[in-house]
Amino acid sequence: MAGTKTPQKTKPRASETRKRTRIQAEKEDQILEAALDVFSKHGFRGATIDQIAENAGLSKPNLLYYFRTKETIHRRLLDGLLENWLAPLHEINPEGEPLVEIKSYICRKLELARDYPRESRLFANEILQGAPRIKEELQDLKNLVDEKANVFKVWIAAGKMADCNPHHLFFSIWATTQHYADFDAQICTVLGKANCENRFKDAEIFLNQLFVNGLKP
Amino acid sequence: MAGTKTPQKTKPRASETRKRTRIQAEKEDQILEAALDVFSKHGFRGATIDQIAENAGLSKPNLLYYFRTKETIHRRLLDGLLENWLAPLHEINPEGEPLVEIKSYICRKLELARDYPRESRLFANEILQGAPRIKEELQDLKNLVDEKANVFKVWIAAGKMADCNPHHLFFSIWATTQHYADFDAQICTVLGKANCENRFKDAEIFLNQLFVNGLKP
DNA sequence: AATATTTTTTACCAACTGGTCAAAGATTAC
DNA sequence: GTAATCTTTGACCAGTTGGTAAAAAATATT
Repeated sequence: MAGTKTPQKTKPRASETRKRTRIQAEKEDQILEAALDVFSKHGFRGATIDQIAENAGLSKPNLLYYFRTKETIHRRLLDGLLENWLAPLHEINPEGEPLVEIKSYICRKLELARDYPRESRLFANEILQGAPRIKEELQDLKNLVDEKANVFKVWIAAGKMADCNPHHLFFSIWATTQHYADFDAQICTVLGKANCENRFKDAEIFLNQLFVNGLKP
Repeated sequence: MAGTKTPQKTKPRASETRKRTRIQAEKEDQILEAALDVFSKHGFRGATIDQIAENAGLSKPNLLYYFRTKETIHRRLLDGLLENWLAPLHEINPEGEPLVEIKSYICRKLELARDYPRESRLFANEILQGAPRIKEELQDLKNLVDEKANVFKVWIAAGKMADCNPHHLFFSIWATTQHYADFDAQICTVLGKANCENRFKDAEIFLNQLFVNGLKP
């Protein structure tokens, strides 16, 4: 028991060894980047390892050296995802001015949709299919939302915003903002080339107007 | 050239023969019903013919007797879909009272989300993947939306509703209403069992409030 | 009842899928 | 430099996939 090494000869897969080498870190990032592309486009079942491998510039066995299964890759993406996706929710400040807080929340969600559309689509794909792989994470989300819904209720009771259903308010904000990532193909076609370029700026203006006016006490 | 029959001996597939028999009509409906289930859950690439066939209570070759390829089934579903999906848009009446018209439009869209969630998800899946199979249909949608956006502009000019970007107003209505079909798994988890049952009624109340107040002149 | 047509089944195929294995090649530690 | 480790590759596999062909079974037509 004197030695610190635990060689674990059975399956020396990359992710299981003691120290992550430089190459491991690089290749894993490459793979996750490529996988995000493919999974967000085709969903879990529609995506193939070959596709991901080619996209990452690796051979399939080489990719499988870093991630043992397709699920492993998908899991890792989902895990990394939900953290960032929920961050704006945490930032809602109970001490702040209600309509200002809501406005900032919308802006932050819209920025995420603009800057991380693939992540949004990956999530959308997962929920569309009934959220089979993120049931637990959704429970965490529920707890956080319940908490923040109570903040809204306090604001409403204080007459600082219109009386409304806080949960459905959240749904509306999520729907309207993520829509710009998930339904981008539709939005760009309907807007046409010229208006499409300003879509996020225009969306921000419109949504701020809608929610601020709609929620005034 | 006297005879009226064109026997077409090459490939007497069901859908190509002169008269649709009772069995053909029945089986095709069964298949489309099953396919809607599977495609809406897994997307085009994630769905398998075997799955659809089993769901429809047919053997795979038997299914392929009615629809030659997976694409054919998918196409038929999409074609039937967009008609119904766009109907509420047609019903917006330029002579009507703006806020009442918008309110009715929201209600109709919400009813579709409630009564035809699979259709909504099938559509969402298609758009998420970049709308590769419905590019043309989206063009038709664009034309219709442009037309109805002009109605909004007239209403705005007449001071009958708040000055806002009509296209983004449509996006917000689509997003908020379809969200209740597409993200049902998330919504039910976040609401919890008790509140989940009333989700569509509560949604209607909330959305009406949000949009009517938000769009008042 | 005999014929023509439509429907269903059985057996099958080639391409693709997720994944394994052993050996070769490249790095790193000593 | 050499041994130990880490990385990459090519060949491979069993299961699944979309789809076909031919014949059997059921139905409709006369």
